[in-house]
Amino acid sequence: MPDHHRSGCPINLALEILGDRWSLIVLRDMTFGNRRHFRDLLNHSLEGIASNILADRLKRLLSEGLITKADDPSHKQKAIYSLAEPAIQLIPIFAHLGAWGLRHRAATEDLAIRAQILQDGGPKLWARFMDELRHLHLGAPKPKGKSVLAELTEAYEAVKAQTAA
Amino acid sequence: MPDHHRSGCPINLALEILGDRWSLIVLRDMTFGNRRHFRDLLNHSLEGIASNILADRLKRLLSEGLITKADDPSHKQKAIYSLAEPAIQLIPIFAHLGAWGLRHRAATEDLAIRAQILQDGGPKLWARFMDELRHLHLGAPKPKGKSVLAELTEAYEAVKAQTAA
DNA sequence: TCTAACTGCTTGCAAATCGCAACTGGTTTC
DNA sequence: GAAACCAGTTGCGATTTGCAAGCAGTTAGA
Repeated sequence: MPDHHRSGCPINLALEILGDRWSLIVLRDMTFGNRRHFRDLLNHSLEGIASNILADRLKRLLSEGLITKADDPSHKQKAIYSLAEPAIQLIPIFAHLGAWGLRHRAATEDLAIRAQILQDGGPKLWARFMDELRHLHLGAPKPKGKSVLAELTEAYEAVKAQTAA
Repeated sequence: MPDHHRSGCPINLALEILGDRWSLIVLRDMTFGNRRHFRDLLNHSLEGIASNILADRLKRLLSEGLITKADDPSHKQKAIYSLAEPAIQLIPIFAHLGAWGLRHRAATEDLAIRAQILQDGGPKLWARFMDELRHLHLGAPKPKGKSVLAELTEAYEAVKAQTAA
């Protein structure tokens, strides 16, 4: 990551942080998979991220203020990674990116369901999800109503079980 | 670009095409700068793309079906690149990415105005813009009303002239 | 208490990609 | 006829990637 900017264009500035093959994947797993530990991100990575790449990306996202890192009180060696507000505000981008992938590439059925729900839910669902993430990652008060994350996860598990059968 | 997919996740599939430092920059210039020729993309590139990288990305976007290439009848050597429908459907992503960059990074004032207009206009403006792009790139009938591209370009030129003074 | 598994990384290395600069063969303009 | 312009290509050093192995310490179970 260069320390100077290629241009002051807002799209370029966003891409200078997010425009690579792994950064958004890591954030996706933290967001939708609620993975908060290094090993968790490493071992459950669908795309098989390498440990050195993961370490590098976490360091970068940390220094750019998209995530934060804290000690896990339950384990001396564990670190908890949390989404910061800028990362939470990527939800609409994830939703559109998922919808685009769904429409224009051949997604597998089980992995498609969450993108579908997110697309159907629209900005109102995204806002609810963002509030939930602020609770989970930033310590904001727990929002009322059914958990969006649980809804997404349950739908995914259901389709996975169904397609496996 | 690997010929196999890392996973069937729609977000990952989108990132396998768009997740690098240049692809979206090239598409942005074609979309918002209406640049359709190689030299045009090369010489007016704000970020200074290299010719070999540009050639590679155009080839890739072509093979992935995001853009098309045609001879320019006015000049034997000129090729006209056009956005295909999948690329036109990236408009909401550009809008959100710009809005995110605007909010979380330090964009320069002149380059910020288009992202601002796109954000304020919301999905209805995006849809109008997409219809306009279908006219400009796919030969669809010209939509009625004021051109969104002209609106964006004029606003940009105005702010640029103003900040230069 | 011993041991195996787990913790967040780091290191070494080969391969791929990037970025820069120069260059190519052809076309068009003046 | 010369200069500018056209879409790229080529060569090369520097950076980044991906893979495998390893590390110092911590924890859980027998």
